[in-house]
Amino acid sequence: MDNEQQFLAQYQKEKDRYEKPSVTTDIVVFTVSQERPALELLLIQRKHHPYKDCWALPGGFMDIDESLEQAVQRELAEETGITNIYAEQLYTWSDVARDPRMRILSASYMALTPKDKLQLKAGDDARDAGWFTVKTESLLKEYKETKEMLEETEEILLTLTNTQKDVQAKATLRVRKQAYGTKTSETIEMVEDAVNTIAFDHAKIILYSLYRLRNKVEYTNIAFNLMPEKFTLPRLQAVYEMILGKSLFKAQFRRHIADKVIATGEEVKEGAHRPSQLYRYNHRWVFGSL
Amino acid sequence: MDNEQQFLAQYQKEKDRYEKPSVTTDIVVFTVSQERPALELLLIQRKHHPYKDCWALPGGFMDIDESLEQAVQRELAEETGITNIYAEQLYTWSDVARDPRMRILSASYMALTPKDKLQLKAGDDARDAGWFTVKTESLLKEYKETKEMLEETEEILLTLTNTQKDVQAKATLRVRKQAYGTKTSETIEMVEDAVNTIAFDHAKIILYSLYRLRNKVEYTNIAFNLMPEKFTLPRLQAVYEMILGKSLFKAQFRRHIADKVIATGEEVKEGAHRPSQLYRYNHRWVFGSL
DNA sequence: CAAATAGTGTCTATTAGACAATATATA
DNA sequence: TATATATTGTCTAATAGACACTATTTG
Repeated sequence: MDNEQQFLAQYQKEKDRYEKPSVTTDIVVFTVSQERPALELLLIQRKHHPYKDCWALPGGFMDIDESLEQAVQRELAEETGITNIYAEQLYTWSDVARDPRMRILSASYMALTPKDKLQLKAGDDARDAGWFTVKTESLLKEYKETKEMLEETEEILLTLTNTQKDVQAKATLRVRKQAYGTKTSETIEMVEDAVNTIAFDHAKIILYSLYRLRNKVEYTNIAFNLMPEKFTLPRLQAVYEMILGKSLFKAQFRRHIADKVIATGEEVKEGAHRPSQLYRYNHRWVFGSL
Repeated sequence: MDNEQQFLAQYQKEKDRYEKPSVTTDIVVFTVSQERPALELLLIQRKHHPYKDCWALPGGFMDIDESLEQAVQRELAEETGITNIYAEQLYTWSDVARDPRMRILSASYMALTPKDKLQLKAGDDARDAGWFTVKTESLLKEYKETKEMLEETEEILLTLTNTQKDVQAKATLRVRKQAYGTKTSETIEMVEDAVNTIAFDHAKIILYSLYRLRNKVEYTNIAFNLMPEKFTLPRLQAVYEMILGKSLFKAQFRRHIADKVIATGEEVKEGAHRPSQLYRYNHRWVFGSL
């Protein structure tokens, strides 16, 4: 069989020989409510089994004639009404038993958007949707060491809260950092005997995306995707602090982002104190030297 | 339908309603030949259409009852004879037309190993296999700027060489960094009219993994996965320089990695000059403060 | 001893951390 | 004017960059 055409024709007949997995996207959409700065993410309430009534990440099955990126943009447009949202691929989860229905791979994405741009289309898909504030809490931390192995285990309680609807979704996770010789690995697993009210392995995906966000905020412009067109520096700093989970020094923070923003000249008066200037993102910053 | 058991039973009958993609792993296995330090990667010569006789990344279809990580370890054991190799997920490629046969998603992984540990099992799968040195060359660089958009395009020639077999595999790629407002993206595409002798979109995956390797080498211990059990600091520095593509200052390099290595007390005499000490990786370094 | 590479010391420039001082709004 | 937050200035410590110096081997 030396002719490519022939080969492909033959292949076509056999292509379903092996059982294939289904593929979905699961999207962690972060935004920041600007009134009282808080990191929030979008959850959808499930109307069907499995995990009926639990809260889950938005997303859905990839169509056979679209890429994962197209699937993500399609889903986001359906759920949030935003087109052309910032999204990056996180990880493809492939545990054999991650979905009780059948073999499903999940390509997870993180999407960031300013809150003012979006309108939740709740009930569009006969499902409830809402923004949940994110809180992580370290429950315990253990170390184990042998001659050629080192292990750090941390148990983390992830709590997602929507005050309007008065719901909380929770999950306990175990983050394990291992080092066998030079081989290091970092795994996140669900603590199965805990009361998990987040559907599937979505809590795992959410925690993973939080780590990614924290990490990238320090050396990329990623945080600006959470800001409105114009913003004040104290606001921007608050967003950084929220994501990093620690407070930063004013002077140093401003030095750091000085060349990433441009003053608009406008001011906002927000109380009995000096008004603060409005800035916008300096899109020329990206390539540094340009 | 309020009973979960019933629901799942029903689901089982319908689960093949939608057409599913096939899923493969494609693995970029890097190693360093220690004689004349050079970064090498493993390629397999294809015996069948499509891309017959072209060189391709090792990998294969994921079984329905294994995870992607298990598939990767299985493939690596088959191809290189190594078990328990360091591997990390890179990206899941999902272009609709990336494989002419049918819809195939590729979950790509990067694996690192010292060269002394492995034995190539060439011909195991009736295929030829070999280690290729990696070279990238910038062909041209362009900038474009409008009021709210900024774009940098670089054309890169990727050349993979195996001197023993006297073969070269080449591909031309276009790396595009875009910034629309706050939204930045970095995409790699194949230059289709160039003479590409690397199968499928594998050149893209290889370039992507090179970027990842370069990036992580600076702030993780990843490079030690390429080193043998014991190594000298000049050798280690050579590996860093090779990956980063630039020379480093001795004194500073040694300060940098001082707490990541442990002197063994042994020495190697390699010529008419002062012998250099052998070090091993300090596995306690990982968590910093421990 | 000359040549070659291993390994250390040190001066300078840059950046991070910490805190203080100044500026400008409202009640 | 008191209060509150915005914004800038500056001193000190730590780190990076650059280069020179010392050490130890073989021919």
